[in-house]
Order: sequence, then C-alpha cells, then structure tokens
Amino acid sequence: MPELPEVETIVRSLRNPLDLPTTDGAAVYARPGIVGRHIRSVSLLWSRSLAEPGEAEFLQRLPGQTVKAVERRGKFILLRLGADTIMIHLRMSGDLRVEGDDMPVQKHDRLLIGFTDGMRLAFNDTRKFGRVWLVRDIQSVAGGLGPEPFDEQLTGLFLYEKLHRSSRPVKNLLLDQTLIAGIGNIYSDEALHRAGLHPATPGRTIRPDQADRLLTAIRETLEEGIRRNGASIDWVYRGGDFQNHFRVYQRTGQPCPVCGTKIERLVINQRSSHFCPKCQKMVKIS
DNA sequence: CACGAGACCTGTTCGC
DNA sequence: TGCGAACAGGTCTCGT
Repeated sequence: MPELPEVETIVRSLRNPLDLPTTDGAAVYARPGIVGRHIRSVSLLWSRSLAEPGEAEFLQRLPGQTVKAVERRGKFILLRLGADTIMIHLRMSGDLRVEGDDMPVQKHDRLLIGFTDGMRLAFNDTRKFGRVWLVRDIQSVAGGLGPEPFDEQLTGLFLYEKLHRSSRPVKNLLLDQTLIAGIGNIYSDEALHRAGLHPATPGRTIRPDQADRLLTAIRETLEEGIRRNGASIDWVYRGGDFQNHFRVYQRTGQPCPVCGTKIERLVINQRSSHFCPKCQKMVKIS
C-alpha cells in the first residue's frame, strides 16, 4: 500500500493534523494527532502482525510510555517513545486510525493501542502483510535502507553509480529499498515517465545525465504525491488525491498526457509497469 | 553475490 | 449468476 507520500501524509497527521496542507481538490486527511498521549493499554488481535519482541514483552513494555514524536524512515512509521521506538510498516494494505476507544473494533484490526485520555490508535491490515516492531535501535530493522530521496547528500552521480553497477531493469532498481528508500510501484512508474525512461532499461546503460533527470523526476513525483496527500486506490488508504493525477500508473490503453499515445503495461519483476511507448523509448546501446 | 520465483494474505474485478 | 483466474501502494526467503 502506502509508499513514501502516503506514509508521510499519515505521519504528518499523527504528528499534528494541522500540519496537513490543503490543495485544490485534495481531500483533507484529518485525524487527531497522538503526540503527547500516554499509552494505557495494548491489545494484539493478530499475533503475527508483531515482528519483535515477543508478545508478552510487547504488551508489558508499552503501557506507561508516552508518544514523544512521530517520524518516517523510508516506508516505516516511527513512534518515538523515548528509549523505545514503535516501528510500523503498512506493506500492501495497512492503515492507521485514531479514534475514541468506545468505537467498535473493525474487521481486520490487528493492533489497538489505547491512551489514557480515551483515544486509541488502531492498526488495520486486511492482507496481514504489515508488521510492527518495538525496538531500542531502529537501525536493527531499517539499517539496510538506502538514502531518503530528499536527502541533500543524494546526488545524480550517486544514483548513476548505483544504477551503472547492475544490468537489472531500472524499474526493478527503483523498487530496491537498499538503493533509495521509499519508492514503490506507483511512484516508480510515474517518475520513469517524467524522466522519459523505459522501465525495462538496464541500469548499466543509463547515462549520468539521465540519472540526474531521473533523480529530479523522483523528487518532483514524490513532492506532488505529498502535496496531494498521497494516492487512494480501491478500498486501501483514504483521503489522498494523487490517484486523479496519474500519468501512467493503471492507465493502460488511455492516452499519455504528454503525447496522446496509448499507455502500455508490462510485467517486470512480477510487478505491473505502465509506460508511454513514445515518451519512454529504450536507451540505445552503442 | 546477484537475481528471480514463490510465499505470505484477503478482497475485488474480469472473463467465460 | 457462478466460478476460477488475475490482480492489488511490499518485502522476505530460498533456490540457482
């Protein structure tokens, strides 16, 4: 489900609902924030949603702790409690709600964290792929992640050197979280279209100027996603507007917004890739 | 080591 | 209408 812009939107709303910028046409994704709330009770409704520590320790360690800050690293949501951090990965179908603890538990709710003021945080995850960790050091879980896309240290040259080292399709490489953190299937397709690169282009054949353009395209695409509060598709994740501005993602057979050519679909790495065959021609190998 | 296929899950949509 | 196949914002693990 959520990629970086959706996770960022959720994180901002958990931090402070007023942080959410409103854009034209974008639905407001409002919910009460949780910073400053004290944990009173925890109930784990599906034990496999908990990655670490064991269930008994998890349930015992949380009550009494306070949510001091909410942050994001890649697609991970970080609830900072002090020495401890709750890490949440929503994977394909996870979502979070903040609501009164008198509300009915919903289908597919996996974890409920109750606060002393009568509110609670609910982790709902239809497909059960999502995971929650309680750790002292987030590096033990997220240590392998590549740089954040907006990290100033990340340059086109860095990206070029990474891409150049592999013959795998560039689409594949963008989904590799150890290369750059936070990009998923939607935003990789959108960024590749913006950069004019065919998704199957072997990383090895990408030139430095193309890597520069790709990094710019990634940043612009993610920025637009965040500005529109992320993308809401089907029943998963509510409140975003970016789905109404896709250039290629899930637009097979529809016209390219740039040239009008019909968008095509290709399966790469067992994932759908959507692209414009005219704007995104394969790099020539000379 | 790098890479691809399969596994993990439930729900919706599409074709016959 | 029914029913199976294909597909869905992700990432591990296990072969080769």
